[in-house]
Amino acid sequence: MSDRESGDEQQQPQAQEASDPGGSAEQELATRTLHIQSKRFYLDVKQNKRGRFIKVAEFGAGGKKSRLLLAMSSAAEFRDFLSDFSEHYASLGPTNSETPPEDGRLKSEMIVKDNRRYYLDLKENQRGRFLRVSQTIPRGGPRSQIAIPAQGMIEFRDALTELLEEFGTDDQDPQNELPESRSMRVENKMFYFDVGSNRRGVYLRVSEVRNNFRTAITIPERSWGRFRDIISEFVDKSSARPETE
DNA sequence: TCGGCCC
Repeated sequence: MSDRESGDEQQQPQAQEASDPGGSAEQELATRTLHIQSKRFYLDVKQNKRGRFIKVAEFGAGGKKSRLLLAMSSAAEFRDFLSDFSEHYASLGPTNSETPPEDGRLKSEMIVKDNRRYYLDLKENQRGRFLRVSQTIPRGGPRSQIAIPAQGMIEFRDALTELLEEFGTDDQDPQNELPESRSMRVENKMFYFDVGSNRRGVYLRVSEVRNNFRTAITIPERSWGRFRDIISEFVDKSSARPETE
């Protein structure tokens, strides 16, 4: 499963490789800047060992920053949804009209990719309409989000389209895509298996959920084989042992 | 005009 580095000459220092098992050393391929009302958005195409992605950074008027990471394939879906949202937005009446939605949610979509979920919500508040894009990682992962003023959705889509045309809509290194989540019920417990990655590399998070109780362990990818071997030993011993009541 | 209201 783990890929040994073959002996190809790298101009990158070796030390960086060694201290960077997750492949977070990033190469910036392109960048776009958008000014939408009082906000600035930077769309950066980046690449690391795990593939290619777009980083969206939002700077609010007060210098407040938030960010969102999208694989190229997710960015392509996002781009397509932006067209739908713009169309829907254009069809709406004036703000705060006779039928304001209960929770300010006008239209919602979701993008799922590698155990990450992106929620797209066209919302409305006193300030006006905006597209909330939020990303969640299963079971307690970090959450990041941006808010795009509805008036800027087209501009945002066009910038995204340019980048996708130049750099492609596939994530590169498809073998690096993370496996889907799994779950299983054992008696009164649920076990969840979620694969994630961070700066330190790929890991498997095993969560046990029973009633209100939740515990989890995080297993680095490098040790999965050893876990399997140890569990196999127990399975062998268990099947060799006579049934106990 | 700035601003985005759930763990």
